Amino acid sequence: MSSQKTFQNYLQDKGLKSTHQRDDIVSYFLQKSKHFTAEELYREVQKIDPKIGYATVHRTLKLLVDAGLAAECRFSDGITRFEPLRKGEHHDHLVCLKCGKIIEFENDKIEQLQIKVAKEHNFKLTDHKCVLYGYCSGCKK
Amino acid sequence: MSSQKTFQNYLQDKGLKSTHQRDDIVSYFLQKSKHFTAEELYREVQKIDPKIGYATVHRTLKLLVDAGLAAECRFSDGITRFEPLRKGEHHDHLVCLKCGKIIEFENDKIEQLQIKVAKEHNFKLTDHKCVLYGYCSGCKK
DNA sequence: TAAACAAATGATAATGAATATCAATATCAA
DNA sequence: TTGATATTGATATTCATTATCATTTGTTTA
Repeated sequence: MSSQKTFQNYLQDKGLKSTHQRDDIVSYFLQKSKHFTAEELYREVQKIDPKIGYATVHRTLKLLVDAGLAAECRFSDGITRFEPLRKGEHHDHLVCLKCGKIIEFENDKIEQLQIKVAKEHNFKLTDHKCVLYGYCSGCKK
Repeated sequence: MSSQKTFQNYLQDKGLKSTHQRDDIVSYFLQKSKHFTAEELYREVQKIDPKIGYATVHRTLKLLVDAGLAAECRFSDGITRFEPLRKGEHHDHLVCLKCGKIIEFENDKIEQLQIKVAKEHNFKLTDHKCVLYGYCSGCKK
């Protein structure tokens, strides 16, 4: 099932309505490959629909998170970023403290150990985040 | 070396001054065993020194982080929390999405894998955070 | 199809944590 | 003790996010 369809189903399940604003925001959102702020997405969506409001972008991003299609990331600069969450995919982040570069990585062993830890503490795991901070190859000198 | 002493050395190295406000805040800070917000620490310190300002608590917490004595944690509620960082100790967190309970855990294997990942990406690692979200034993029913 | 109801929108106000400002005060080396 | 400079506390400011609300829009039902 496409992500568009997943979102439509989500709206219907919740008794929410389908609007062209939401469609526009979601379609821009799904094209994204990197992290972005609500502000950035707002500016992009504005290009094709200048009447769209900032609050609507925020609201729609919350819906996407709730629908399981977006992930919210907070690194140490205090700004919330979003990214599309593709099915079965999970990655974590390396963040450069100097230039702010964000690199994604996947590591199954870490994931499995996390599941094990959750079990040991009798937790039902729903999500996890792993962020490594440091200096990238260009900045570490 | 005691943490108090470490902080004094840090101040001296940076050409900063030792004040009774900083001493009070640091001594309360060091007694803490759990996570706390700047606001919480402010209220506690107020009890023994009602003239102490909110900004000073914030400023001192930043110094403690910079001195390597405190860690800043941001979970998904958007509020910054702090915790004392004892030498050689590192732990990560399990956060209950329902009751907000925060459980600490340590896992050397995860730590080692993180170091390996950083190396693979040619990063000089300075810090890392791993947060698992889910429902605790009491809330998962 | 039209009316009726509920949800969504956009503009803007409000919120709240974190930071900046600044005059007054405290620290500390000489 | 003094002079240079950092610090303080009160408060203003910032900025992302959220709430408010009158109006518009989507959906359901008759």
